[in-house]
Amino acid sequence: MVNTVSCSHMFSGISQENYNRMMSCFNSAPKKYLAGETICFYEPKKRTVGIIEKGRAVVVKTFYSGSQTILEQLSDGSIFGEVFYFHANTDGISVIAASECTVRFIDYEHIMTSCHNACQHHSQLIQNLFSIISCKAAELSEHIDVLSHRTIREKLMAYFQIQSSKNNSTKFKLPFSLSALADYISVDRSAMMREIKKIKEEGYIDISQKEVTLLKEYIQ
Amino acid sequence: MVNTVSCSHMFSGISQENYNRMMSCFNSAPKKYLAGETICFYEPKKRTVGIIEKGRAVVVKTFYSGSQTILEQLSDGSIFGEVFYFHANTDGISVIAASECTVRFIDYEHIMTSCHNACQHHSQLIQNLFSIISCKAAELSEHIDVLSHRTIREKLMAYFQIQSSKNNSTKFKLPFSLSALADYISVDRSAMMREIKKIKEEGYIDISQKEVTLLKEYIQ
DNA sequence: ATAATTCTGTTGCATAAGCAACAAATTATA
DNA sequence: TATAATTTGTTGCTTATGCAACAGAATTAT
Repeated sequence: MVNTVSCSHMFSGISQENYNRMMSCFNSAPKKYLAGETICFYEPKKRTVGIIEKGRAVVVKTFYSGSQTILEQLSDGSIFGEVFYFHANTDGISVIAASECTVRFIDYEHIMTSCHNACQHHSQLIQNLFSIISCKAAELSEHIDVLSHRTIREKLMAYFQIQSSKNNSTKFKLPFSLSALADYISVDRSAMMREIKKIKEEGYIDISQKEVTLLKEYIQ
Repeated sequence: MVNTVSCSHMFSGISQENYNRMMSCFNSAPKKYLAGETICFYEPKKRTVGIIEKGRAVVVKTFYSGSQTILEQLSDGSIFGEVFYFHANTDGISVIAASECTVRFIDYEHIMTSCHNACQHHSQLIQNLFSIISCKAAELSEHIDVLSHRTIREKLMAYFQIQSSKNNSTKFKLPFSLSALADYISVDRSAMMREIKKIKEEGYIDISQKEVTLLKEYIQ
């Protein structure tokens, strides 16, 4: 399951000048990684916040079997770290560069504890962090809303309705493939396809490729 | 579904003396409510943090049909508010006193924006708030872990395993009724009962009333 | 351009799980 | 203590859904 984190930016409301000033205050130098390189492994008690200044990376879970799942996709301005991963178990979680990357690491405690050098925008940073975490929590909550429906049809319609209201339109584009959607709503893909076909035939939705249109009200 | 929030306390690490000082800084006077009284309604843009200083209360969702669900149970030291409820839709959400209650309200922005009166423990408060939100997010994440299994059996075993590891024991007590459990894992209660019976017969668990014991390893 | 991989669409089959309906046990309330 | 309300435990019936297995379309990699 891929979480596309659109949430607010860690440094929104903070100028480039102040950003640089903060980074020196946080004592954080940029590090470079080549595509494919491991940026870090998640560890139980570590509380380092990472920032992708430039490039793309992925947070992946590697299972004992060797198979991998992408937990999150990161790009310019994305943040990552144990603090944003709400599981006790960090086994097999790592961050891998998908392209050449410039990354900063900041000590979480340093962000939280108010700064002796009195960075003026510290409070702004904390507020941003808060809204990022709240946004992640909202995504989890949304996911639960979908998963807590009993049938495939109800899960699908719940998901579609959320997407629709997010786009302020009955027409929207799925943010990922149908296979990934089946994964997200935790059902068998073939069974989901069968159900989509039915919902389509019954005139509730129209769907071709990734373009979905809600046609009539669905009351669960 | 009831979320029992055990998370850390809003004012842990802050003395009674400093607590009082902060409250006067926050300009927050205690308010009293009788059992059954409505403490507040959740509103979309409101960002007020409530603290139950004494007593018990519940966060409830009232549906158009008139039926209600308890979203959260609050007791001494619990906090509540729109900030901790990660849905866009706040319709029909209210906080009701379950017993006589003393409640404080604090402006969220005042907590987040660093204090001009320079309360020394402001940073501690922010850290506590962070850990509360993270804890809530972890609970959501845990819920998803359970819900994303396909079968009732898998959901049950996932749930039991989480409880077991939380208690550091193969023996633990369910925090709510079996009906509520069916609700939590989002399956039909009778079907869940049938499955519990089977799992029991096959020797995976032992369960009587709310006491559960994991007997042998279950590999999904 | 070609090969390889992933995604989409479909079907038969077996069964897990939803629904309804009931009685007994337990817990809450008057 | 009596009564109400909720929870637990059970069953028959039906069907939705998981699983396996396949072929063609669409991407992505070489």
